[in-house]
Amino acid sequence: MPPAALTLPVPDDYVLARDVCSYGYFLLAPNLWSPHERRFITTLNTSRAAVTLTISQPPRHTRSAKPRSAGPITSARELLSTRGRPLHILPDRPLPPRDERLVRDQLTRMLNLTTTTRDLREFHRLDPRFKPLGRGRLFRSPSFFEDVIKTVTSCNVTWPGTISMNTRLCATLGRRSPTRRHAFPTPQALAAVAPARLRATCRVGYRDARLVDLATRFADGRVDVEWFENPSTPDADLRAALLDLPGVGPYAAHNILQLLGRYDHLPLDTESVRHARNVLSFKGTSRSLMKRIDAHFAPFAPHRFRSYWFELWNFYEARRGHSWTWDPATTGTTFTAAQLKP
DNA sequence: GGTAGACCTGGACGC
DNA sequence: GCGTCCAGGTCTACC
Repeated sequence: MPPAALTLPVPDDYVLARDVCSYGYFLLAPNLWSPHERRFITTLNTSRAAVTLTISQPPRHTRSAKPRSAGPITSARELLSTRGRPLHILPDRPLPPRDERLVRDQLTRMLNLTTTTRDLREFHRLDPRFKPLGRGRLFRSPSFFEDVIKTVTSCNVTWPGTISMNTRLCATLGRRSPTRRHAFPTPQALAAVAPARLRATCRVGYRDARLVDLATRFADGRVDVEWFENPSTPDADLRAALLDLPGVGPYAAHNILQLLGRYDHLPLDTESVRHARNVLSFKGTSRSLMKRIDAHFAPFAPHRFRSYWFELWNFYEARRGHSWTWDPATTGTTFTAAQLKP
């Protein structure tokens, strides 16, 4: 018997194409956005095995709920035509009730479905530039663990290197689903690898011991995930705890904060400096530009990261087209500073 | 508190 | 095909 499809309700403003293709992690394994099919494919860990999900958002008036091959979205009207429509989810194996709950919980985190329409309205009131397309939700990973590891694999490396590390981590250490796609490694799987083997197989370089150390802390409970995910934990406490993690410095800590839904800190890196020089026409040393760009986005508090990020995103899209049209194998590998020099 | 240098990998480039 | 250079954030030692 073929596996039963699931339906996942979403907030009234939710648009799958726009909101999946809102942060670079949608281009990293085990995620795959297909611009031609207009569907998102990912592989998640459940209680014992992996499951691959094909997710689409059929517009109203579609007789069949099956994802259709319609080519990339070409207009804002077309993009927004699926707004608020429930997601259609096709798993590659039957899901017992417990696994179905795990899948729903992970997708809710990943697609940021708990962000409220009220929260987005507040952001758009502060920064109306992103109201017409309704931008504001940011894609993230199905777990805090995966967000932390992905962030560490994005430090001190060019974007193709980050893509390569995540692809190899999944292929080497991730569980395999029936359709032969691999989930992201669990903390236990990553903690069990010798650093030298991790370096050799996943090409993570000097990050080897740090990644295993991180995974071990998650696996043995020293990292209290519920505390990190708890909205009542103060930002300052979260930041301090993140900086205590191996491989996490100021940039990574601020990036993980935004992935936790805390948008008042900017992860400043060389990309920020490029943006300050090329787009905002600021002048000065890298150090002074970082201070200046931090101050520049102060009026958007507590949504500073959203304003900063979607401004950067607009810059990429002005050169490569809208993110939901990017082919993961070509455009998706070339959208950071070094590749976008005039 | 600030800074210099090491840490790895992969891509670009010159020969 | 080989060697060299460079980009990228964190960590440690040192002042």
